[in-house]
Amino acid sequence: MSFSITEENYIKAIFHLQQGEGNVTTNELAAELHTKAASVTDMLKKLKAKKLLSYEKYKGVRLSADGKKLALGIVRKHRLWEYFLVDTLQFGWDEVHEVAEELEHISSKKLVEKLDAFLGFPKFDPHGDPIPDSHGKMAVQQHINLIDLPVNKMAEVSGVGSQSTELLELLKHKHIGIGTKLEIKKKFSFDNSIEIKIKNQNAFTISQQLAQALFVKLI
Amino acid sequence: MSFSITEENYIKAIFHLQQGEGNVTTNELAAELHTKAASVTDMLKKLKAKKLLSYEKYKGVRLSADGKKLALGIVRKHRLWEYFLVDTLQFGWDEVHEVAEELEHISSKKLVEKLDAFLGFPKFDPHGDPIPDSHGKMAVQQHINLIDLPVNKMAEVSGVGSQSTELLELLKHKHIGIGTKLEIKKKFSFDNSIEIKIKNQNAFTISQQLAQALFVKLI
DNA sequence: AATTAAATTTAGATTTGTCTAAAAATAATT
DNA sequence: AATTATTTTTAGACAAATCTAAATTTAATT
Repeated sequence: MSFSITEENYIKAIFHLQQGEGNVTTNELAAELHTKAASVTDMLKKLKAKKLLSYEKYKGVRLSADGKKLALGIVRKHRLWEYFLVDTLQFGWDEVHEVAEELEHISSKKLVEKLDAFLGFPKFDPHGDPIPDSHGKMAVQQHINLIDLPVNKMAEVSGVGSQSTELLELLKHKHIGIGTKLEIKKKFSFDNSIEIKIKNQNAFTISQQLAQALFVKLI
Repeated sequence: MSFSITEENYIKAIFHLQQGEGNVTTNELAAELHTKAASVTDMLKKLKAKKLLSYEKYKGVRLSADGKKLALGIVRKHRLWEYFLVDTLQFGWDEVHEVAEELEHISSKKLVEKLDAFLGFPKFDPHGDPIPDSHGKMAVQQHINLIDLPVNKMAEVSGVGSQSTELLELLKHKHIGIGTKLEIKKKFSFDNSIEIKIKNQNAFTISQQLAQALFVKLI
């Protein structure tokens, strides 16, 4: 079965809103989609008929297994395209969202898989959100590479990529250790170096190699 | 002003059909777009109101300057995406058309320009059709680089890129000269070498450097 | 528990792009 | 030139997605 862009946008919105426990309400959806509650009701009936969600009058909505699968496919495309725009086409990470909103509706299955392979099967998009794989599985976010940390998000060093004395010597000199709280202020695409800021210290730059050797978790 | 996917498809279809002299007829358009003549009439009125074409009842249609500009923009996107799919994502040149039909409607101007730059401002798509530049200008096809010649299209050597003795020595040894008729049987993306076939000879491979030094015209 | 407030649904209208069937205009043929 | 055939347009209807305004249900408050 195939779905319209509008239907896909509803499914995606419900997916993002239902991360908590309870059902997603009509008004929440109307706000998220910049439309009116009456329009939402109409569409929910339609999507229920297509078995993408469970919905009872006045009781809100939740995605079915099929609906979740569809949503994960759209999210996968959205985040892969964002990665492509930033990594391959040198867009700023803050200007890709709207373009990806269009690209996520391109239907070719083969395109998605080829794009994923071309990009090297990235696990996180430029904002640090996990990219679902072709089976819909997402990496758990708690242990991400410092190089994948989005700009201006506070994180805590949670691991190092090797135990080499050379690495540890460098970390000691920079006063970086497990538990150090930092954020990235800027990424330089020329050499993939990044400027980081540790609380109560001046910002300073570290190399791509060092950033790749550090794991952090968002706090 | 912005246009729907349907409107863009009409404009593109008219553009392709009006290459000759006369006006494009309602029935021609209906056939091209797999729709009915009545639907075409409705849309032509709408597009005329938007000043994209000139249309008089029963007399067919032609694009206005604005319409041509829009059409060239769509064709530009279509062919750039085809180039991307083949060159970057390793699609076969025969399986990209439908995907490009979707991608050509992505609206971001910045995306098109960045994509063009990333691809190295290609002049021809994988089928050998010229790609309009950002001003809508297309290269004249009669003198294309051998490396841009599509697979399995007969062409005739029409020029060489340099007059160096080294090049001419090589050409003499391979029995290639101005007027030689050949076609490409295969392109190898690993080193951009190509396998060519000259009438009454066995196929053989030539290097990227040699292919880039040869110009051909389609016959 | 009754009443007010908020959220949700229904009913009916609108826009976009399409269709069928009938009418009108143009082209082809005798 | 008159008739037939073809092409094109009009008229009216339909599906998708939306809206406003009114009705209904649920939640909150006195």
